[in-house]
Amino acid sequence: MLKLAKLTDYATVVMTAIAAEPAQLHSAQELADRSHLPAATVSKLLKMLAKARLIEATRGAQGGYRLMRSPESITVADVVDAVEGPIAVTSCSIHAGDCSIESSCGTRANWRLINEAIRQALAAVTLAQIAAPMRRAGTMPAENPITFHPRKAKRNSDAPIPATRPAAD
Amino acid sequence: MLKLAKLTDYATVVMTAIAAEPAQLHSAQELADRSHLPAATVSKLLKMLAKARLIEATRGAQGGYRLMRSPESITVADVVDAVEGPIAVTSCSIHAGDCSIESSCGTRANWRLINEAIRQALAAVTLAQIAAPMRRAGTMPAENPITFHPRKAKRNSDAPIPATRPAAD
DNA sequence: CCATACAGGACCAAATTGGTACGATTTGGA
DNA sequence: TCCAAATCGTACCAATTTGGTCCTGTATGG
Ligand code: FES
Ligand code: FES
Repeated sequence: MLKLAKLTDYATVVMTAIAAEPAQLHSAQELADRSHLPAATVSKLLKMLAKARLIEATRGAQGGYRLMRSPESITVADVVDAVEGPIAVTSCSIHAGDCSIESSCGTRANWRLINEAIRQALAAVTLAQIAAPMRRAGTMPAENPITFHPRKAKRNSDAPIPATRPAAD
Repeated sequence: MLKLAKLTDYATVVMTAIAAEPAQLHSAQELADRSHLPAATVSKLLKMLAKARLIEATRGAQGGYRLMRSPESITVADVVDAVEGPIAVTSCSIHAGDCSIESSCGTRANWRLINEAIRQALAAVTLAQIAAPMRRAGTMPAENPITFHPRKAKRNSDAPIPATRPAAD
């Protein structure tokens, strides 16, 4: 479904919760409570995020987690990357040899481009944008922060195919 | 992994094979041969693509599949949509109620934007681009057809993290 | 010295996906 | 007319991935 894992979604929520108060420590328990997620799962997420150096852990009593960067400098691409690993829409977009049909396949390069485009889309949204404001923005973004401008090349919708024209549905 | 299904990858390959000769019919067997994929799998793919009205099936002897649109007007977004269903990076980006934590979650709107951006990224590549040319493009495109320009809302990248107001619960 | 809280696994259960198989249906041609 | 070619559709199984839990260790502060 071209969907990223549910855990990633949760991770974003947890990060947002931390970002709400970047200056202080948050225990896994507290974050679980605020996110309404199972504590064990949150703990797992925190570990992943910590390993990716997005947040910093303080052990011992009164310990907890804290952001290592400002909410403005952490993007969802970072979170996705931390939880899901490298972004790769297809197996063969990164390393060759994953696919058994590379012979007749000329899509690798294109997948790579798409891959990069998606990453940029994710990198365009910061924690700060998610966390606090949500100001004005109704629900339907007529003017969203993410814009995309593909090359305005090919644009004929119904050309060639001069063969027989079957009665479409 | 933010990856789309392997089948989608295959579907693209198959579509490319058809697009190589849009004017004539291709049997599932022939396409399987050209794609070096198991015939059963290709058949399944073809059915999906046919149901999505991307290709058209002709039954009976000498039957086969044929594109319904020109290769220029079919994008990988169409293919993804046909094989994987609607593009949704998160479950709750489309319909509410999928997530149990919507209370403390302010990410829905943002996911939606990201979702849309990704779709546009996929829609920016057509079958025609994948299929034939691949001209010029070395391997690392310094000037790729897919470009992305997020809003330059970035304020400061590394603020000192002042103690913000607690939102409490 | 003990309670707290993270680190890092191992581990299992459930869901999804990849892939296959079989029968039904339609069409063209012998 | 009857058979062969080819798709349609669905049902099914197997493999992989994912979601989630638990346990043991380590560090810190009171
Ligand atoms: S190399 Fe894997 S599908 Fe093209
Ligand atoms: S509503 Fe599902 S994570 Fe936000």
